[in-house]
Amino acid sequence: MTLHHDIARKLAEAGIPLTSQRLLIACELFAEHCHLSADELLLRVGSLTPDISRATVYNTLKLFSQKGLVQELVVDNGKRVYDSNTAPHPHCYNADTGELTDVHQPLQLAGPLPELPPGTALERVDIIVRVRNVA
Amino acid sequence: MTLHHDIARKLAEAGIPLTSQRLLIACELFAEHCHLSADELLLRVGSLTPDISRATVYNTLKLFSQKGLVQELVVDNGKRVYDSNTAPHPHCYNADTGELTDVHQPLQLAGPLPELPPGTALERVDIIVRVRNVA
DNA sequence: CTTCCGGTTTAGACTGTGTCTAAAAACTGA
DNA sequence: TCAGTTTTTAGACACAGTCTAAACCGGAAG
Repeated sequence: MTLHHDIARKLAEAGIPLTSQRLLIACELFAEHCHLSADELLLRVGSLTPDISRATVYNTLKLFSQKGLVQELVVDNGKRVYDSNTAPHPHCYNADTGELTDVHQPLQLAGPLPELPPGTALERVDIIVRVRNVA
Repeated sequence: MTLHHDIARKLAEAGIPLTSQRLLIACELFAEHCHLSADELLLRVGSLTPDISRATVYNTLKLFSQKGLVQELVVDNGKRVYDSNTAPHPHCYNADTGELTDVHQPLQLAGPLPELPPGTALERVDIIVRVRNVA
């Protein structure tokens, strides 16, 4: 039961047909619990094989996030990063370094959610703790 | 006591020397409580006079947010928008339309904040309620 | 009044991130 | 094998934002 088999099963469960490119991308993405941008991922995958194009990386990441395999999030620098931890959890963003980390301690909201605009349904609630380096 | 005087005083209190461009930009920004991106603002100001360049709009918005006159925030589409309401308050983001609105009902966090990474200080906590259009 | 000088504005080139398109390649089922 | 569909690809494109070097402006000094 290698990591590859594990990931292949994950993709199959999400209804995503397996291709070699998707396998490689997923492998990088799930290997460590971290937040990767499309270009960082392209760099990593590209250093393994020269055979994966930029468009494929972007397409695949979008597909994965649509299927709920990863969580897409955007912070201050305007870059999209993909989090392989799909459980709802808050993030910590360092506005000086741009570093984004998970907050493992659960942060709950006190009280009920506000009434949503008519015609809309809740997707999720993002909580981002913004910090700065102290001088 | 016109709106212009009001805004001029606001800038002065923040230690920002007054210029005609800054006055116009601030005027648009504070006129209605809304969330404007740099390009939208450029469009609005540009329709009044042809005399304000893109670089100035970007510079001015950055200056204003550094001085605490507006709050800069980034959501899913990767665009920066500027909120003239600087009090901490949650936002509602429609992932289908890209629309960003204020949530006036205060949402508090239950429990204490997590311990921050060493060497950092809290700036603020962003809460974004993500919704989608129902089918 | 003229000159100087710092801060401000400007046009336009540039960068980085993400999207689109049309064609090639790789599957799939008959 | 063949046709039809899905996937991948390279490269052009779009957009938001930054950078740079020059022009501009207003006040202080001479």
